[in-house]
Amino acid sequence: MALAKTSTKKRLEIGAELVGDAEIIDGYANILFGVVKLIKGLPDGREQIVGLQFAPDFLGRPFQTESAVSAQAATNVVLCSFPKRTLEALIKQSPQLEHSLLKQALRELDEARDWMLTLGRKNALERVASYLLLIANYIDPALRPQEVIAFDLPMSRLEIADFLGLTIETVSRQLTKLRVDGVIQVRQSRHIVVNNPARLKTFSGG
Amino acid sequence: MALAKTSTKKRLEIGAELVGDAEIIDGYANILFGVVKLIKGLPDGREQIVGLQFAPDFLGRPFQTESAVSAQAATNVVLCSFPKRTLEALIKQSPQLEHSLLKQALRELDEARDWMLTLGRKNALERVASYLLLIANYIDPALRPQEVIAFDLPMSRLEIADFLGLTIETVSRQLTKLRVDGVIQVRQSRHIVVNNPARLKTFSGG
DNA sequence: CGGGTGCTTGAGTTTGCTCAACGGGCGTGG
DNA sequence: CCACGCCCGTTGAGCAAACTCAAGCACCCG
Repeated sequence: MALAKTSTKKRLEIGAELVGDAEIIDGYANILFGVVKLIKGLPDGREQIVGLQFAPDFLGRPFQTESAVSAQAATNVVLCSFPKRTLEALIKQSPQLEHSLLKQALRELDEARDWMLTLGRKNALERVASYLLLIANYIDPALRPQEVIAFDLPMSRLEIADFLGLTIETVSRQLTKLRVDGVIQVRQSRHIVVNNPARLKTFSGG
Repeated sequence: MALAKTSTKKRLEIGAELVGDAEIIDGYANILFGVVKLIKGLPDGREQIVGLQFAPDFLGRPFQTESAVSAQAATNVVLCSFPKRTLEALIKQSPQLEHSLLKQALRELDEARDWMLTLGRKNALERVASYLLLIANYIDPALRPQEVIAFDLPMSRLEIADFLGLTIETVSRQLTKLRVDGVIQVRQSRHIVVNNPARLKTFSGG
């Protein structure tokens, strides 16, 4: 990539905050490995995860920050960051880059709106099923309806709850229900086997 | 505006669907007057409003549609639409335009994420209070905390419920509660007087 | 005046939350 | 090596918030 010269590779431990790091928040970064969560909170401590960024997503907010979301590494993360100045200079000389930023922003907007439907209108079981499908789909974008798929959840129960607008207890109960119904298997609480993606989808409410 | 030559002014009756209209969905439009709602639905009929666009917002999805959201006029609407071809041609010769599209997409993304927090973590009363503040803020962006403000809601109770992820009965009950508490006055069900925006804000959860 | 639509209110039910106890995995220290 | 504590997740019991269903009211229009 043309940015190679000015970019720096960074490793973030799980749980690391990405705000505070001026170079990252002012500039832009490319996630090479791992999962970053975007969080919004209320004054009384309630929190909602408003976005998940997987490799190889871009990360950051060009032009005017103040986005009021904070970012945190959900897993160990490796990213390739470059300063704000570099990015803006590159945009000036290459409309192509701005175009790809626009495409990513529109994709994130679609994802956010999909999730608004989940948060506003789905019940707890449907939300958990939707979440599992989201992760399964990230692990294998070409997933077939009848194909068994296994993966490790990149998030704790608390993080899942904060993503789904539920409590940890409710998340746990719905996972148990899916397990008892034979739709999934749960091992070591992080490792999930989806026996039947098509059936899981029927639980997700569409 | 430079687009004046190829643009056409359109009037939409309240309730009119904007999908189906190829010229609008493929292209882009400028809302001159009124409110447009963006809707997502589940197969069983549940619906969630995932965005509200007020004048003078842009409307539409450049490059690759298939956004799976449908748009509908919440009030009578006047918009100025231009065909996809025109827009794309203009973008080619003016990076400035793409830049403003990016800015609008980022703004909509922020709004969507704000609302995810509301949908995922606020209770019914907080949601209704947040909605009233949202509308009040649209009516008067320079609203002061102690200033009384009156306005007509641009949406029915059903639409408000679909926006807040609630039922119409719950919306009605929370409005009653705010009225009984003296925070607002309700006249003819559409006309709202906010006696004390600062106090309303304390009900909105932040 | 009758019917329709949209809103409000009430009663009962359901869903998910709260609070609390318990259990397994893992790291630390004896 | 085992004992202990800690963290995370699970499970249970009771409760509270929002939903469902149903009735009633105001307004509009024919």
